[in-house]
Amino acid sequence: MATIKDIAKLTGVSCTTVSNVIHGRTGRVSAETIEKVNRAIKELNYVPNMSARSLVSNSSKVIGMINHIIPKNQASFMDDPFQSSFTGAIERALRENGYYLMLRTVETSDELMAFLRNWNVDGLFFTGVFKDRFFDVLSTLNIPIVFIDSYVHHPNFCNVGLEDFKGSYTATKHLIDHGHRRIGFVSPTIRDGGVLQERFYGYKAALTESSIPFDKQIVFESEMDLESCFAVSEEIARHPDITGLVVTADIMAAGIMAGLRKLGRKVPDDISIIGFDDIPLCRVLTPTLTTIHQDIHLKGEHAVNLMLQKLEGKEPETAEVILPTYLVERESVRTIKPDSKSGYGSLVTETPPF
Amino acid sequence: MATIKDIAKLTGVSCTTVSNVIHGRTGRVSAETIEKVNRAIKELNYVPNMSARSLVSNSSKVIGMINHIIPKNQASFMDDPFQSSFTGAIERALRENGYYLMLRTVETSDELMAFLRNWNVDGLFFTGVFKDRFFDVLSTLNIPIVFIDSYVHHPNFCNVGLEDFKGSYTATKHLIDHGHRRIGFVSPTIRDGGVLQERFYGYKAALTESSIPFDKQIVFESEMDLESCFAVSEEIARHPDITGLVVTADIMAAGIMAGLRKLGRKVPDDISIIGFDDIPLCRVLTPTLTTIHQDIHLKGEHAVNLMLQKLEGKEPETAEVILPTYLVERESVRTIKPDSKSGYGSLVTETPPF
DNA sequence: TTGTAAGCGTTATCAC
DNA sequence: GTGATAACGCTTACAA
Repeated sequence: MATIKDIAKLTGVSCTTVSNVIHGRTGRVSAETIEKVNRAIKELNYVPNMSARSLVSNSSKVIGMINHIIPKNQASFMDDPFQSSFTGAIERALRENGYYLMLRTVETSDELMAFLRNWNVDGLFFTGVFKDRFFDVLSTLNIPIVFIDSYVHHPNFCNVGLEDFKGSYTATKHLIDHGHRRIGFVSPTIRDGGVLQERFYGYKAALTESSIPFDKQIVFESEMDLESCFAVSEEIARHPDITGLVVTADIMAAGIMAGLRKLGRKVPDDISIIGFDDIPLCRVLTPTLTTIHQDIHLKGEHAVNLMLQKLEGKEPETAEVILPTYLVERESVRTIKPDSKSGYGSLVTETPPF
Repeated sequence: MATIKDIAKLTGVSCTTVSNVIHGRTGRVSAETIEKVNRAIKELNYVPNMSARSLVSNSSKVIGMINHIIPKNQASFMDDPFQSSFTGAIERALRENGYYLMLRTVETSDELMAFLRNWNVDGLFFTGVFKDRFFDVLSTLNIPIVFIDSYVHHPNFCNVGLEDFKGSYTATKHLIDHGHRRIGFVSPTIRDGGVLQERFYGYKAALTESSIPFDKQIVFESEMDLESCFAVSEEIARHPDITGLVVTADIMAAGIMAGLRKLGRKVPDDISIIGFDDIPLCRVLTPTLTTIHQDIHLKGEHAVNLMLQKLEGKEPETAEVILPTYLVERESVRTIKPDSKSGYGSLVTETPPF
């Protein structure tokens, strides 16, 4: 493990000079010395000790990717294809810019604070924050924090998110335009000030616009894992009047499609489904899943860009990036003929045989 | 940011004593002092600076999770549901034991070495290593290294893997037992000494056992992303005599099923498919995917166990854990009636209409 | 253009 | 029982 001292010794210069060369503070060093030092660095295979740097500089080049959602059913947060794909994109972009990525789950804000100070963490990515226990501590921190899909606002924070409202509105409108009137909404727990709430509002707005009464009975909350999706499918099947479903994640939509199929309900013949995200999965399902597209790699890019700008002390001109969403039409939505009034709950008087 | 010094000052003892209390070296400290120090720690909200610790102790509590596979098509390694789910499991287990997880992609062994020395990395998880450029450097390191799914052996390494040969053998045998004779094999690039080679051998062994000639023409290599799977589907469709497919990853199997469907070939009517992994995806496909099950959470647990043992200096009794695989029968394999000789290429003289 | 030296927070050695 | 003190590798005033 070669150190700066070793290089200094080998080249016959001082540590200061070596350090200066390493940091390109080359104005005050002779060309010859630079050359010598660089050769020695190569020769001795020198790499900086980040701990030492971190200690003296109070910063570490470590960026934390924080997860604070502990899924049930012993699943891991990384089982969410969205989260994981995003993490991969972040890792790559950070690495290309000289940063390191630590993955960390925290359950309390104390844990979070401890983590930050343990490592002098330089910046933080945080997914799915709402006005909850984390908000207060986060807003006191003076390191760059980039939220993904958050609807809390604070001068210290950046955010990259989506047109959630519009996406969900579009999805719902799509069903309505295809003749659906009785449309359910399926989502993980909807929290105040979160993405899902926004999507929920989009759903409601579309209903309202078409004078379709909102019915709390057909809003279903569920975890994202398969078993939970199967369970919620049974609930849904108990509402045979539902002809369309707006689901806030493709992965759940897939689970529900499978669940409904097991219960003998066909998509899209008996029930139409729209997902959200447009992950590759959509295209391998039968029927393929109509969904709201978002560009996850772009999201990652923007997130890292914001982060890097803040790390370099530049204040990004926009603290918030809202990425567009659009509908991708595939096979999971069918048109209900206008004359078929099956969408109107009041006209369906008999309960189907399940 | 309270430091040990602050605590020392507040309590009126020396740094040494504080450090001793923190580390439970409590034999040589009075009960009263311990009490005082602990109170101060709470009060000042002290958390250790890991960089400082790392600097003086040459170890860091940082475990690296190394990825060295750079997928094409701008996908990220984390897009592999297997990799990501595994990463999540590792993070959790490490955290519960006081370690930190850094995610890192490296392209060369130099990059790997630099990373290790940058952070005094204490241990390494490495997926998919074969006798390649990394082997040599890794074997010179004296930190715990746990491989996942590797077939290279070395006294310094631990490994947790699967019955790959048996799994693949079982899959192939399953098809044969259901009357298939013309069975293709689909996999990402098969490398010497890798998991996929092992699975490939299992496939061949099953063929041989049933006196089915091996045919290189129907071994297909492809990347795991959807577009690549679609592409390989077209290749497969050019071999209409193939009635069964052994695929080394569910995620690919899903892509191929979708690809074949687009080409008008039905699973399992026209072609039967068996996957590998048994990820949740299998159960949302239509037809649901028959596959070889492996327990990914168990894999993660074993991997962390081996790691922790080595970190604590214990030599684990077994340096290798081989997890069982078994077949999960679902809907993607059909029985070919014995009298139907369609499996014999020689008897299929006409090329179907595509 | 280059060097000296202090200090970052922690641990470890050794003395009291 | 407790406390100086040096050392880990690096950066940065400040000198020369």
